[in-house]
Amino acid sequence: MATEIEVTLADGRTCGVPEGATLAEVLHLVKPPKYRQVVAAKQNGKVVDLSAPAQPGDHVAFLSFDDEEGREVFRHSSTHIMAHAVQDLFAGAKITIGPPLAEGYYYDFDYKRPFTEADLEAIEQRMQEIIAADHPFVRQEVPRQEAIALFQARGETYKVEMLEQLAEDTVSLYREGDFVDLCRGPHVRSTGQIPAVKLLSVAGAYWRGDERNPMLQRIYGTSYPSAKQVREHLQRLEEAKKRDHRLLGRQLGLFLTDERAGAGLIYWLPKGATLRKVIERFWEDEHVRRGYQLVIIPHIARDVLFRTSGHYDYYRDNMYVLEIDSDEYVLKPMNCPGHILIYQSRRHSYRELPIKFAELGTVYRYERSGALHGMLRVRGFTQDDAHIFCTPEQVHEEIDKVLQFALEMLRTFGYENFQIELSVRDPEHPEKYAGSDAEWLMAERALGAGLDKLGIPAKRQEGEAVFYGPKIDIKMLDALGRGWQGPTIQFDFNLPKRFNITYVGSDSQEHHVVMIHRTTLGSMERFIGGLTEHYAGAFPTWLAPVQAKVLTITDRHIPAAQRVLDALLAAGVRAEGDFRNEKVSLKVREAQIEQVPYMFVLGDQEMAAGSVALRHRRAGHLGVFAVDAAIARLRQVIDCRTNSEEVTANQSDRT
RNA sequence: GCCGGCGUAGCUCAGGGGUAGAGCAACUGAUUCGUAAUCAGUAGGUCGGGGGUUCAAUUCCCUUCGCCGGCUCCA
Repeated sequence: MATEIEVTLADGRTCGVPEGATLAEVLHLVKPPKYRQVVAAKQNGKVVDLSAPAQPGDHVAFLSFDDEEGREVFRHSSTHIMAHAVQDLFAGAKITIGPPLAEGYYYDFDYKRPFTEADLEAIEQRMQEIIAADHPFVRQEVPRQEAIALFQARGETYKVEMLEQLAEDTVSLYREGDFVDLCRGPHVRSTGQIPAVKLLSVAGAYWRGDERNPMLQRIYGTSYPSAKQVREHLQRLEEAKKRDHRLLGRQLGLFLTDERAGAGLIYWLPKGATLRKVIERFWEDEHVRRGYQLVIIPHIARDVLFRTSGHYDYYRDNMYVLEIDSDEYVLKPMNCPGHILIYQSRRHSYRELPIKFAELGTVYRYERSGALHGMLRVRGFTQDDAHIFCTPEQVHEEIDKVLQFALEMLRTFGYENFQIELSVRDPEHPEKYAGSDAEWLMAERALGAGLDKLGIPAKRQEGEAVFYGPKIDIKMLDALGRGWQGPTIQFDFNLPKRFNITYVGSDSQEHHVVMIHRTTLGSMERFIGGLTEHYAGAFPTWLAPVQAKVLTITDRHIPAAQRVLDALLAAGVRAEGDFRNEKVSLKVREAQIEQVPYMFVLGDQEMAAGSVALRHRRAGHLGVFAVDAAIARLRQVIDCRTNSEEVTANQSDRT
């Protein structure tokens, strides 16, 4: 009998196993629930193969698809199976890299021709065969030189390139069947552990993401422990497609683009413009309330302005340059230089600071044609921009206010979950940055302290700051859990010096201001595009382009319905009448499809009683109300800017 | 910009070397109806633009514009 060693399991139990036993053997000894689905293990905090040997005193946790780390292993193994299938079917296809993603995986191949949809089906078929063969994944550690020789012999030039750049002397290979890949691992036990795979799309991708490198073929796929979960995944994709703002934008009449106008330029249709105006008015009111001053600047400026700012040198490729009277002008790609001119229209005392200029400022930036995407990535867009000019002493308070303001704005629009990133400078290379050590220290501290007060965890990203100052980016997570770039708060140590933006301090001396750029929504285009998807087109009542529709049962109800419509309009409700000679069911259906929150239905009974039958797009029939009561109820729902679909009349104002 | 796909009626889509079809929408008429589609009829397209091959191009080729999926980048 071999000596026993003891390992501790995730639930705190200890377990004696024979010396030299693998974690797979430990697993079989312990047989936790669903042990067949265990794909890997966490050994003293490190994710490893189940074939790894147990060591005395180990802390062992078993991982399955339900654990994030287990899922990564699962998807990573899936990508090997895909690469295996591709090489079986397409001789000469070279393997490169194939990582797991949040919802699936991809693998990049170099092949003489692009893969087609039909190829994907064949590859998927072949994957099923590899899965059915249930090849074990075998880890092998070899000297780097030996691995180079192996991949050279197989013609895998990308793998050789990767190996030549690795520092390690020993590297790990994973084999399953006759497929071998350079890989850190770990992997599932055998190909049979991945029962359900689905390939989704092919796309070009540069080797190492660099456009000077060869274009590879990237195949995207996903995989799950069951076919049912794959089906659900595909259903989620369908669901997301229905929410696509480009689709909803057309269906709901929000915006259009037209090739006669040019790519990436948004035309706001009446309904979209209404939605945008409601948001803009709210935005302006909230800014004025908080001491911002609204300003307006022209859309073009002489090149000098953008040469002074430095944009002309650093940002030239993204700027539209015009010639007017043999002078060069640029279409503004940023609002800041304009706001600086306004600040500099007179001298400012420290007593006046902070000065905060806000503007829904439209900017134009050249974006490569392939980057354009609906309203989310365009060439002309309106930033909800503001610039804060303040003293170093005021920085903390201003940052706190801005952060709080930004989150209040987002919560108003129904975003409750955020990812916050704090980008600070790379401490190794202080020379890359504008601004002094003291300035950076002050700014990074203010941003960090502001975040701490909010109690929302932020991801600190060393070296991710732009050269002119540290910043906070807030990503909001929508109803489907997708992230949208929202507010950004950026310090700028560059422009105050370039423009010599100063204030007169209590010492009568001129000092450079501290300048903070910030947006709360990002841009109107991107924000409303994202918002459309977030609400799936069913905007809350305060935002809905049409808040109520008055529906008649027959023509004889038109005069009464017209009076109700007039009353709604007089109460400031965005209402429309549908007095056509059609069945109510048709009118209801169309109003539902248009996502109109409230329907006021009038028939004989209502006409006689001076009432309306109230219907809500989700809650359905709400009952019969006196006209005034129904309007008052609607008014209250609008005024409280609620995100919930139907509220009781006494719900209090949340803002 | 690059790789791949796509562009046919307002929308969704079918078709295909011999100059085009469906559903919905629109329009006209009938119907006057109680909460997600009443019935019938009519009209609608230089098949994204330009060039080429061909007796003949919407179909094949080239080019250009736009859109989609990615790479890259960002509000």
